[in-house]
Amino acid sequence: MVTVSTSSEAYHHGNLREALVFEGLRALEGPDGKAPSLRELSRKVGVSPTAVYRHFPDKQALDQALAREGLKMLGSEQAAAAQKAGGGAAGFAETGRAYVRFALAHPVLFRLMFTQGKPVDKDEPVDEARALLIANTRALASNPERAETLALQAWSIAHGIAMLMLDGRIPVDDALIDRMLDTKSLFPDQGSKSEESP
Amino acid sequence: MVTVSTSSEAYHHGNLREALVFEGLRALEGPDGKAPSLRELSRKVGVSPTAVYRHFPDKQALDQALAREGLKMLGSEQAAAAQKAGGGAAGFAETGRAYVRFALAHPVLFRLMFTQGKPVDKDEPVDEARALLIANTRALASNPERAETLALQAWSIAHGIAMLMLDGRIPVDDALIDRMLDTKSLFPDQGSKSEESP
DNA sequence: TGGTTAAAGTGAACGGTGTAAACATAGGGT
DNA sequence: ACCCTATGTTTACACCGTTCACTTTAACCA
Repeated sequence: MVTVSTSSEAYHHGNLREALVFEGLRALEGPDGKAPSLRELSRKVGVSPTAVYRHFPDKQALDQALAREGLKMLGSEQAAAAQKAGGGAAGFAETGRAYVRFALAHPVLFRLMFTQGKPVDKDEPVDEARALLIANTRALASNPERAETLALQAWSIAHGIAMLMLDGRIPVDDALIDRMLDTKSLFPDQGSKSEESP
Repeated sequence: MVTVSTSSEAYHHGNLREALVFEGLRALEGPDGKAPSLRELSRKVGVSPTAVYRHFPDKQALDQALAREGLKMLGSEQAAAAQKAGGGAAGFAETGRAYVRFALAHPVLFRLMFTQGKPVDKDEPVDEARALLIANTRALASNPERAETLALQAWSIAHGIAMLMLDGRIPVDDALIDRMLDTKSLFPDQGSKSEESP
């Protein structure tokens, strides 16, 4: 949820950058099924195409900014879901469901997030989604090394499901998601450690 | 492996369609890191851009043809890998490794295969990769319903690993792939049925 | 306060893209 | 021998990302 004062002339001078990101995210949610072009975006914001280059070196940089925003959204949605589920193994499972749900709810954004040629950034303040994943697996796994593998496996499953559903290879079905993400069946050797934090 | 007679003037009249697909696959393997444009392709084949439209309704259709070819390649590589491993659970595991290996070896093609808005085709003769997957899980799972879930889980994990590695989110590391795809740890309740076919 | 300076926005232009429309040219079957 | 159809070409259009040279505007300091 990015809030910015689109009030009126607020950004004829001032915050073009934020306005572009804001309008970009808005467009990403639209029904077009495709990411907006730089020119399209500049039009919607009421500025010439080249003005964009005062704030981003190129289109890819703009896309990266949008991707970063998407990552924040994903992270907070996952955190919220985990918390509502009460943490522990149940929270972990909910985290995965939230991941897939996010992808299905914001298909274009999600694709953009993972489609840039390079990772959003090399040395970025580890995003919330990743932090959550690591914390969860550390808490659930029997040993630290296994936790690492477990984290990547969990991430891969959720990511795979999301992608395959977005691509129409797997039917979009909530019950199916639950079945596939069932941690009990997927990682039965886990969960014997600190189910809840008292 | 698509073989076509690029010999000489073979396709000035004749097989433009195949020539386009051939050159398309070739370009997909190139170092550009991006899919070729329609015009670029037509240039390489020595034909005007609009000639393409005699064989494909639009660019997306050309891409779909390339994707279909990629799927065939993937299928046969997986089959070969499974056979070399001797079938059974070992073969199944090898199938997953082959999937990820294929993605890493042909990143642009692989992305293209799974990036089209819609599935390659609705009622297509189920591709070999999928057939293999179904057969394997049927053989390994304790019951048919579980087999279905198992198949989709296995697919999702492999696909997720592949995508996350292509996107630079997960380090590209053979040992890591093996650890993540370890069926024993992933699906420990399976494998008690017909380990090998005598 | 006034003038300079640097940041921010503009317009025109370039080469690239996918695609449509009208036209050209074989080659093969009647 | 003719015409039809499949396959190509040319020209043109709208859009894209990006560059360059230019103008405007706001801020800061003497």
